[in-house]
Order: sequence, then C-alpha cells, then structure tokens
Amino acid sequence: MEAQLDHERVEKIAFVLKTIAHPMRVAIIDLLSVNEKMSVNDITAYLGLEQSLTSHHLSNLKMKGILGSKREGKNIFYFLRMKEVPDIIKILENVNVIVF
Amino acid sequence: MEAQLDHERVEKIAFVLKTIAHPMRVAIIDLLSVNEKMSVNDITAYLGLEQSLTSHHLSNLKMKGILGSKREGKNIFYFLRMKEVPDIIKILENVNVIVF
DNA sequence: TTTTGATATGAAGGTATGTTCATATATTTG
DNA sequence: CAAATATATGAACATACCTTCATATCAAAA
Repeated sequence: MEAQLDHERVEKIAFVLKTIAHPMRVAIIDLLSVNEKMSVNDITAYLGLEQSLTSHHLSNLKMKGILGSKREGKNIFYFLRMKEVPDIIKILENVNVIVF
Repeated sequence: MEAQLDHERVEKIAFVLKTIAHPMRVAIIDLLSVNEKMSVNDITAYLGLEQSLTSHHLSNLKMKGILGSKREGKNIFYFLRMKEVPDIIKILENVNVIVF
C-alpha cells in the first residue's frame, strides 16, 4: 500500500490542474496548441467573450507559467509555455464524461 | 486559426479537470493507481486527514465518474473507474512548477 | 439486540474563483 | 500631440468550493 508522489509534487500537480480547469482556459489552450501564437484580440474574437474577461484568464495562465506573451507593436501575442498541457487535454478528448 | 474541440467537449474536459484539481484528490488517485482498491479507512490513514473529509472527497470523485466503490462486509472499497486519469497526473510528474 | 467499527450525510462558515464594469496604460496613426 | 486601437487592472459582487462538526446509517460481533 504505497503512494508514488510526495506531498510537494501532489501540490504542484493540483496547482497546474486547478489553473487549467475551466472551460474558457481549456479552450484557450486548445487554440494555442494549434496556433503558435495569438493576440488577445484573436482569442477574444474566437471565444466570442468579453475582452476584459479574456485578458483576466490570459494573465492568470501566464502568471502561473502555462503561457508566455510578447508584444509586437500594438498587439500582445500569447503562446504556450508549458508544452505538456495540451497532452493533458488530449487524454480527455475521447473519454466518456457526463457533466452536471 | 482553428480550434480542435467543440464547446461540449471543452466543457467535459474542464469538468473532469475541475473534479481532480485538488491536492487531496490527486493524492487519492495516485494511491488508487498503485493499489487496485482501498477502503476509506486505508485512504484516511494514508492521507492522515479526517474521516469525514476523506469521505466527502471520495463521494465527489465517485459521483462524477472518476471512482467506483463496492462494499465488502464492514468496509467500502474505492477503485479507479476512469482509467485515463492517472495518465494526466503522470504527465505532470516531472514538470517544473512554481506554486503560489 | 446492544455495542462497536466503518462510512456517509448535511448544515454552516470561511475562503477562493469567475465575471462584470469602469477605467488605466501603451502603441500607433493622423 | 490628439485620437484610435489593443490590452490590462482593480474593485465589487455572486457563486462555488473546502472543511469542520455533529449526527446518521449500516454491517459485524459480542
């Protein structure tokens, strides 16, 4: 009866999962797994939500190390920094889930 | 500039992630990825937390389809039902993360 | 059939998270 | 430099989540 992970690792894993565990953030990561980089405007347009809401989610993801960003003129482009994250989503792509 | 996932799939993925995104629940899944099945007592002892708290987390995981359970005499044993979930944890096992 | 051991349940409280709104900052363009 | 475009920020509110505590249920044993 053993565990594999020490307490610190468990905390780190939960931290990353918590950061991405939101429909809008999953969608953002999905977008950025296909497109090298996207501006806030691009992402906002694609998701069809408010600019400020998109921005909040993006800075959250950036702050916690999932995304990076760089300015190019008027735009700021976001890109994936933690490259493992899309693999997580991939695992769940075909799993049978009942949401409630 | 395309996305891979439709809205419903994004919701399902976020739902599973939200369900497991907690240190105690990550630890439970870690335990059950190594041990076929464990009683509530076993798990409670291993995690060193309150019985009722363990029970709440277990029924949460069960309700949402991650775990299953069956009674054997006095004990109730929990086991992994969504077998993909440990793979998610495995991906993050060696990723560099800074928690705050 | 009472007691004990194992687990579940539900209410209550505190804390964290998500969204909106109004406004600020930064860059380019006229 | 003023206006326009792109993005960020912060406060405020609502909602969701986590934990604790007290108690309930259920199976085995005495």
